[in-house]
Amino acid sequence: MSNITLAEIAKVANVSTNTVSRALNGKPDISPKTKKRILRIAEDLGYVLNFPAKSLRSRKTATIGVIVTDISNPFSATVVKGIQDVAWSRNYNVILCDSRGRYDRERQSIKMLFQNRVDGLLLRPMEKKLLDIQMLHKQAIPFVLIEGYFSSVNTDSVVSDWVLGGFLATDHLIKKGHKRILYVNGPSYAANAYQRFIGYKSGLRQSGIRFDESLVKATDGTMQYSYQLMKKTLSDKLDFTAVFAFSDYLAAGCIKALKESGLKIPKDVAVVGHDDIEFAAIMEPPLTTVHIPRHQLGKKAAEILLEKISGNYKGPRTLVIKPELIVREST
Amino acid sequence: MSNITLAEIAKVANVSTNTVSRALNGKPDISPKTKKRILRIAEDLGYVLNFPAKSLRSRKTATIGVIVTDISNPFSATVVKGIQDVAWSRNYNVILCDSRGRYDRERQSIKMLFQNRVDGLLLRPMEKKLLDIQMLHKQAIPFVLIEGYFSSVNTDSVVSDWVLGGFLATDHLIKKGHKRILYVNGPSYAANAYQRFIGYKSGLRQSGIRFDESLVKATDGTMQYSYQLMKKTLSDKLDFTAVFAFSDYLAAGCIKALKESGLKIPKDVAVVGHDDIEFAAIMEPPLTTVHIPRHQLGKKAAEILLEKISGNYKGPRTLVIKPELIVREST
DNA sequence: CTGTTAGCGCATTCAG
DNA sequence: CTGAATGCGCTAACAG
Repeated sequence: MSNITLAEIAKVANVSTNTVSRALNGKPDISPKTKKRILRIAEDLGYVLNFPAKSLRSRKTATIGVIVTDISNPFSATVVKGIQDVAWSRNYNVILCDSRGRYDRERQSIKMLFQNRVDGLLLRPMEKKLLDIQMLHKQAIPFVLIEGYFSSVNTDSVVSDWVLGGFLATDHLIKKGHKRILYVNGPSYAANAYQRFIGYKSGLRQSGIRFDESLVKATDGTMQYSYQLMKKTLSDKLDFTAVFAFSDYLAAGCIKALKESGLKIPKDVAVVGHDDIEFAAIMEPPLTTVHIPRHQLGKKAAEILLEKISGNYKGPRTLVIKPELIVREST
Repeated sequence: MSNITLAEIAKVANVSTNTVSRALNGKPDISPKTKKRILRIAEDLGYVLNFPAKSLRSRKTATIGVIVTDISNPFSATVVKGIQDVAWSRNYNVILCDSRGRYDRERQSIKMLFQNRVDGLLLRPMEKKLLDIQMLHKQAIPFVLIEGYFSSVNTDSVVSDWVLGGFLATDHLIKKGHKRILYVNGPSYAANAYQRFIGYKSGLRQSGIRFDESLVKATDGTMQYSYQLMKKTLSDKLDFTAVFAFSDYLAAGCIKALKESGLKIPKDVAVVGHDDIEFAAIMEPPLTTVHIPRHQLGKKAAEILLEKISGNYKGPRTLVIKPELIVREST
């Protein structure tokens, strides 16, 4: 590892460490000549900035922490890319944590990020786990929630319109003539599962269809679960002609089970997903789903966070991004 | 942000900062009584370790850097999970970087990780980009390559058997009676694309089938590309009865194009992918592919790296993990 | 078992 | 425009 320090550069250049620091950081109060000379010496010596030292002294890390519930979920991955694009373009580092939908991991991650003295935090919080959020408030560290929202606390957040997503999907199915629509719900840690459910109900209500509780099924969010669930639902002979799944993942599991039972999609059962992940377009049949501008979601959240960090954010507390229905061949 | 320091705890506890440090770090040479008392005071005061300060002084960060070519690729995501599982269980942090398959980003990421003084590095390197690897050697920083291998330098690496992967897929198709097998190759930055191609050729050779260069197609690794490629290949009326794709992603693009042209899989064209990503099982038809123990790949790499960091790694320079053919319904 | 001293590499005063 | 002094929070080395 490089052990070159400012002091060593200073010695070679016959200047003070202070001057070297100013040259390297592009500060004023230095002649272009000496600056150029110092930069060149630093380069020759293979100088590498010591980040811990800089952070310790300046009390800033130029690093933001990001906590998602699952990196291997393509949804999160795209959001993260949006975040990285913004952060990197402004010379901020990103520390990415994966809570795996587990609350203890979320806490652990927050602790780790605190220890690292990140300048700010971006997170997709667990449902109803207010403690962490309150802690963030108490610590007075800038943070922005992504796809998370707590009515009881005053936070900044960037969310897609969950209710609208549920509504669009449900309304579309109703317009296609369906009345008995199965709602396959998301995992309990997903803060938006309930809201999407509200959208589902409001879709029904608008068309005067009565809500039937037996048509709502809980899952843990995995494809495997929804597959088994649909198997069971079919063997229970539950009466339904369409499915609205909380996510494309869940929709995929349902479709697999439906097809295995010899049912044709969309002839026998129509299916709508949510999120528009990459595979939605190449599924068989291509999945009708609700598209969320994921990259945008991450980008906006990062932009707001960086503004908060620099101390001049005055925008809305909650930025809502509108989803869009993508009609393919599963309905 | 918490501003409690060791000194403040020391003052409250009426001991020296050093004693506090020892208590917090579980070091010997401290009485259980005072230790307990100090821990309790630290807790009460809401003490949060200052990582930059600790790193600066101890010259260790308990952090490893990971560079992958694309997080949103489910393959990488699972490898990363394996890495995190090992790292976190040993109280190491992970800084994850996404090079997006771009060399400048890989360099940038390495630089950033150096600045952060990570204790070690895990990376899936670009093909034939030796410079970075040589730099890592020169900097004498512990590192392990994942799915990357350079014959010209002596590095530790964990790889799946690329040649075998290509062979298994090809041999399977040949046993199914195919002789004209299209090979849809991976992106140029994937170090294993060539080796898999070797496996493809050795599969042909073993069965005495002559190699036909016109059956090899290059791609950039995206589904969109392979989709377009297959469209074109079909319109060119190229003669083939089976496809072996470098990745399941590429296979998915091919399948979409094949189906759109009215071809039945596997009746008209058989398709084999590689990697066994989650969606392979639910594609239509379920995809025959080569499974790679991805989680294992990340786990092993992290274990080796941590052993190297602690200075007692004596194992093999290259650990090869065997892939396995998963026969589904696309062949 | 505990305290004292020193300094990691850097940026921030404040002098010149 | 540049230099000297100071200390961020912590741990390592040495005394007691």
